[in-house]
Amino acid sequence: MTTTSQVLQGDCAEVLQSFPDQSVDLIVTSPPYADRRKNTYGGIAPEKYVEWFLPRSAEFLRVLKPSGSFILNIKEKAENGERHTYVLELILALRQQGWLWTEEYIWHKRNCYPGKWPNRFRDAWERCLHFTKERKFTMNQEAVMVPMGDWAGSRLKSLSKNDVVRYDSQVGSGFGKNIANWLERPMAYPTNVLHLATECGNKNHSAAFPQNLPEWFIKLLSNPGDTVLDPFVGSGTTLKAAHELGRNGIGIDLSAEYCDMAREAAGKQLALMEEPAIYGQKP
Amino acid sequence: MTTTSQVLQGDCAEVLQSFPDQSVDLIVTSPPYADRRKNTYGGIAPEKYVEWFLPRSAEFLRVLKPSGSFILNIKEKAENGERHTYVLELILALRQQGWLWTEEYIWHKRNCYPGKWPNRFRDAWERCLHFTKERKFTMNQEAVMVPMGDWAGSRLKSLSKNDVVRYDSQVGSGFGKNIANWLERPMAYPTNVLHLATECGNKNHSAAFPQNLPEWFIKLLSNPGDTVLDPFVGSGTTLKAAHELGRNGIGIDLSAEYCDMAREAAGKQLALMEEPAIYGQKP
DNA sequence: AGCTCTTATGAATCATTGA
DNA sequence: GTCAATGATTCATAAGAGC
Repeated sequence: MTTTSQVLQGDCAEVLQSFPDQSVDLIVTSPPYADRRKNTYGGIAPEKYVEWFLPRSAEFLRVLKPSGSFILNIKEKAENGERHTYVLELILALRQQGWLWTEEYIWHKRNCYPGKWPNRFRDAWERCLHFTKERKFTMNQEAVMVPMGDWAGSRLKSLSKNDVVRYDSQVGSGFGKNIANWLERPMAYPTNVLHLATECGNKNHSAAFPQNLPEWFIKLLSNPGDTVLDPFVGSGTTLKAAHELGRNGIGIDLSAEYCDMAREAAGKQLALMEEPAIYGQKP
Repeated sequence: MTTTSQVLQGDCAEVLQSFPDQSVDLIVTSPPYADRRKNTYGGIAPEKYVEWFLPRSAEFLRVLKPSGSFILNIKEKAENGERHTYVLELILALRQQGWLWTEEYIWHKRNCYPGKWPNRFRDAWERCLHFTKERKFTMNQEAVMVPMGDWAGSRLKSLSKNDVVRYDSQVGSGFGKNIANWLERPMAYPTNVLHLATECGNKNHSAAFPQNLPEWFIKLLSNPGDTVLDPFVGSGTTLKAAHELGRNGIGIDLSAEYCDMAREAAGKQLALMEEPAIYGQKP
């Protein structure tokens, strides 16, 4: 099976208008978060975030197939000592728009950004909001079952400090046999809490969820050969994940720089397909 | 220092009216969750949940000291394939009422209830919403620093299967030294994600967050000798935690049975103090 | 004692059945 | 139809039995 990846430059509110209805199987994106300071695409004021988002999500709703899903990775900022409410308001507004708020997954960031404040601890989680058009939708639960390594890891986690010390002194005394037993247990279904480390490589961009995150949702909520859209593609993590999993990818970004990075991330074959080949130009 | 615990039977909306303003340092509670079916106290319809809650939280706001905090443990249900929005609406309504939505902590339930459905994984987290009256409030971050044993455990959890296998084969090759290094690291501040197992003992009640949960917030958000209120005290976990940490406890519950359980949980001295001693009766 | 295995069960959710 | 009750699903713990 051959798959394609495309990166289109522009505002997704406009670019998507050239897409036919029900042409995308899955949308996974991490939109620019609200920010009071900047006046650019990535700096929408919190009070205007819902208003800014809705015309775009209307296009998402139109181009998504009935069996499709929309995964929105987002987290409200704290400002002036308080959490903003624009994400809550966005969820309510999206339901008004016709989306079903199917689930809220928690991405637990194991190695979150360090910091210390008098009234707040480090923020170690983000929302992954799952919206659908219908109550029945594509979901391949077996594709994301937790492999045995993770399970053994969680068993190791439950060891007390004494166990660790004993392990250290009585090397190979039979403890290893136990581990072997654990490794033979069957796979288990995950929960709605995802434990993923943030990427710590020397990337050029600041945002960027770890590739594990879009991978997990792509495996779960689409089939090989399907089309995955990221309307705020940024550095292209979603496209890279889609490509590696045998899905067609479409990325959109306002920034030409990000579009270049996304093309790079998704593979060299993109150089030949910068213009929309499947969906045609705007009329 | 001597501390007292009281359990008062009745609806907290009425019972709290006899409390003076600004007489409580911390409120930690897990209210009855919305339920469409039952018509009892524990079965408020989701559509009426906010309306039901607001008069009660108005009393919470009145009796709480300016430096105090209100911790609300809650999670919306899924019904008909979709998450309810009443918790989101409640957050917005509480802000309208004058509360500051300071933070949202995630309680990650490591051993959540089993189950399998075509469109949903097991629900492994609940919200712990943190509301305050002022931007500056009592917060003892040092009181909840993560001890070394836990930290080492979480490092072990991150080991990959290969690491375990390597450990198993190359016994004592230097891997143990790494563990020793981990064990000598200083204490670390936690994040806003709490990893606690649900209690699994043979308890008589269904509700009940684990005692670790109120303990953590009581240590963080109050001082010894302070007064902690749980207006939906249930089986008394909050009172037990408060008592063991040297805080005065006040519990309220509509159910006489739960009041008895709460008195039992907080200690035998309660038998002498079932009636309000400090705050007096309603006029 | 200590390790291993078994068993019970917990703020769940959905589809189906029946009133 | 609408609403209430029941069965099926299935994992992390603790408690207890057995060796």
